[in-house]
Order: sequence, then C-alpha cells, then structure tokens
Amino acid sequence: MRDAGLRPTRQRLALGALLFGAGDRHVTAEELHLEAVNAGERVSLATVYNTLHQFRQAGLLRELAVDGTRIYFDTNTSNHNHYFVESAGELVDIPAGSIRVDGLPEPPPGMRIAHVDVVVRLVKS
Amino acid sequence: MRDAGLRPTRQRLALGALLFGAGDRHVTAEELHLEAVNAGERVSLATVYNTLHQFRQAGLLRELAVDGTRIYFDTNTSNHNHYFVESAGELVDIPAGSIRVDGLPEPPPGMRIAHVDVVVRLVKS
DNA sequence: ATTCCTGCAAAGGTTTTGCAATGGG
DNA sequence: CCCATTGCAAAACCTTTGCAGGAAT
Repeated sequence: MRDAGLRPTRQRLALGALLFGAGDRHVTAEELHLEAVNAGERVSLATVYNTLHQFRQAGLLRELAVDGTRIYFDTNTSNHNHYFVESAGELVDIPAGSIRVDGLPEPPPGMRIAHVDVVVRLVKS
Repeated sequence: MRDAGLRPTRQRLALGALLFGAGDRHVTAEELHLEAVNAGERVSLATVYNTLHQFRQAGLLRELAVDGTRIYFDTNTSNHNHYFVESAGELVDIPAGSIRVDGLPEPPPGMRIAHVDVVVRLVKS
C-alpha cells in the first residue's frame, strides 16, 4: 500500500482486508460500504469511493462497466472475462484462457488498445 | 412503427428520422434530445427516454453498457462489436466478422447466453 | 370517445465534491 | 506539526416516475 503512495489508514486497511482477504470478488461501492459497516468498521461511503478509485489507480482493482448504472470493481486484475446475470446484477468470472478473441483489427492511428472486455450476458432459460 | 404497436406520433417520427436517417449511429438519450431540439423539434427528454426504450423493445435499437454511468443506443442491431474511446466517450463499430470469439464455456445450469458483448477500449498512444 | 402519449417537475439511484475536522508520518 | 485523508452533507448526474393535459385512432 505504501508502494502506491497511499497511507495505510484504518479505513483503507479494513477495506483492503475485505477486498483481498477472500478470493476473487466483484463489488460495487455500496456493497463494500455495507459490508464494512456490518463488520463494525466506521467508514463513510465517500471514503469507500475514494479508496476504490485509489486502489484501481494503483492497479489493485479493475473497473467493470457492465450495466450502465453501476460501477463494479474486480479484485482479479489478470486477463479474464465475465458472465453477467442481469436479473440478479451478479458478475461471475470466466476463467482466463477459456475464451479466445481473434481477429482484432488494427486500432485507428494514434490509438492503442488498453483492454478488451468480453461480457457474456446470461438470462434464465 | 405500427408493427411494433407504437402510434406514429410527431415525436417518434422525428426521433426515428434522426436515428435511422443517416447510417449507423451511437447515441445517448441526452445527445439525441439535444439534436432534436437543435433541429427545431419540440420533444422532451422524458419522451426521448421513452422512445429509445420502446424502439429497443421493438428490436430497432440495441442498448450498450460501456462506461458504467451512461447508456448508449446503437442503431446497428446486427452482430458486431465496438471500440470505445474513453477520453471522448466515443463509440465506433468494429465490422462484424473481423473479431472471432472462441471457446465460450457452457453457461451455468438454468441459464442461457443472451448476448456476448466485446468492447475494445482505446487510449491515445 | 377511448386509449395511448407527451411534457413537466419531482423523485430516484449512484457517484462526486467542498470543506472542516481528524490522524498518520 | 504538517499534509494527506476522512466524513458529512450537498450537489451533480443520469434516468425514471406520476399525473394532468394533449394527440392519435
């Protein structure tokens, strides 16, 4: 955390423990805030937003835009893709390697590819 | 339009003309509203939202969730993918067929794949 | 005449901001 | 002691909703 130029404050440590203490996670700011409060942490929603963005800038989280109204953060920053169940607002990892994307055209001049996001939308059948 | 069970009102006709009169487009509700007003149409933002959703339900538009805070509508409903330039909030079609996605795993039981969205995020280089 | 549609303004949900107070280093 | 960080409340945004008036069939 110091490596990222962030002071290890009580709030950041608590949020970091929740985020990285139990495998790969997908959370919204509000979900994480609720979890922290339920765990007895005193932390404001504004600080949760700040912290999530700081962690993302530090490369600890990836931001996912998947439903147009919420922002999800993913603790797994490696190359992988997602299922999204719209009815539940639920995100699930698809293991890296199982999906292969071929045939990407050259990006327009002056641009480079930052990332390729693949979202597989699921509905009940 | 009647086929979709929608009355051809002045507002819907005007928005339809803007959307489908000039090739493939990607718009947000606010952009389309501004365009309509600039073209001298009297139409409210609420009606633009209503109309976009009705057109989407009728299969005339596809909804794209690409930046977590806005909803884009795409007049091209065929199978294709997108570049997204975050700095400009700009969406560009990638021709169908140039990208191939392989190796999709089986969806979880009781679920089926509604759609696969591929977004190639571009940054200035 | 009936039913659907529109517009306005208000409400809703999520995210950001301003600024005084707090607390790491 | 500094200055980054926090918390609160307000504001900013985008989107949806309620309902009265208006338009289409």
